[in-house]
Amino acid sequence: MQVSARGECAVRIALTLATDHPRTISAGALASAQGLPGKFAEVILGDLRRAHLVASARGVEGGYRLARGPERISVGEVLRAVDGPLSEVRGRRPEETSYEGAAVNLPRLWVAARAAVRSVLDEVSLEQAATGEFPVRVAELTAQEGAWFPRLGCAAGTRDLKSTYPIE
Amino acid sequence: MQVSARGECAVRIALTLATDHPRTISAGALASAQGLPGKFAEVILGDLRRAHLVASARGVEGGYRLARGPERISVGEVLRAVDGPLSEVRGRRPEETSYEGAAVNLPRLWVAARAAVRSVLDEVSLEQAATGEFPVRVAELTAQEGAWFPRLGCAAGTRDLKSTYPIE
DNA sequence: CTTGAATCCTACTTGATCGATAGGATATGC
DNA sequence: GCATATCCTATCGATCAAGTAGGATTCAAG
Repeated sequence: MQVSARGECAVRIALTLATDHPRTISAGALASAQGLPGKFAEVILGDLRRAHLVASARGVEGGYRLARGPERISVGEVLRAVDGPLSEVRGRRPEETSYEGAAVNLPRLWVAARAAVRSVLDEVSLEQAATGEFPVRVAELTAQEGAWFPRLGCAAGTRDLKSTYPIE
Repeated sequence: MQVSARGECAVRIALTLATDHPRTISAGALASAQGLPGKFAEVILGDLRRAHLVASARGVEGGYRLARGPERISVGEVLRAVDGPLSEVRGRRPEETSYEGAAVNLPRLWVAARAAVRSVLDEVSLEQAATGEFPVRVAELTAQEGAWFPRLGCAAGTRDLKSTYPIE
């Protein structure tokens, strides 16, 4: 699950809109509230508008507000609006993959992984994310022991080791 | 959860090695077994070797085999070896993020999403992925109604709509 | 009816990354 | 020493991400 800078900014902006809902707020005010470049925020708000997640008004006193109540928009929707599908395998949807031989069962695994991601991002509303009152299933995930630590064994930095590991 | 071409090929190769474990197989044979470019497979096998997931032998009768039994290597490990961390937010680990204002609770959400991905990819071994006998929790995810369908509402293709949606 | 504040649109730049490919150096068994 | 492998370095084109720039358009207030 890779979240781009655009995705991260989109969620931060959406959360800011959620806490002040249904007030109309300008792109500049949203950007400075979260410490983002103003023009970048403008581009992202354009994506959110085209996805029908925010509504906009031009001119003085103009700005943006959520198109629905913050309890009726999920974080997953916001991410999809700016980054496209939550899960892709080689640029294709999980269910569109197909393999032969030893990998015939892989599509089921890709679909399961996507379902797992959805079970978090599509089940948490902007309101819940703003208040921190997550659904029980989600809260349980963050309470696990190892959830807050990177999983080692082959961390990214070790990939350029010069050592080799021949058989026996 | 984005799986690159490298990640997909790495898993397919690992599954091929898993089904013939512990036989030693050449890069060329692995590539043709899964219909992959031979040189590409070589690069990927180099990554898997440096991550200690496969062992190699040079010369005639040389090739690759899994460094551990296929029941003791997870799909997640294979993906990390070639693509780096399973989950990142703007290039950082979920637990390394930090926000102010309306987004203070976001790190918990990122961590939960990562935990969800791990609960699938780190819980399925190469052996399970090869046989299709997934753990119960994972199998339940693939059995859900909507798991095999894309989630609409803001599909990728609709992002370039020219229409605007002003307030009121 | 002008002015200023805001959205909105198009284009651009810069750098990184991805998906390969090429050629050759090195090791191994027969 | 020869065939077959791994292994290393370098390269390539295409794509994309992140952010910038400038201006056209819209609207309310004075």
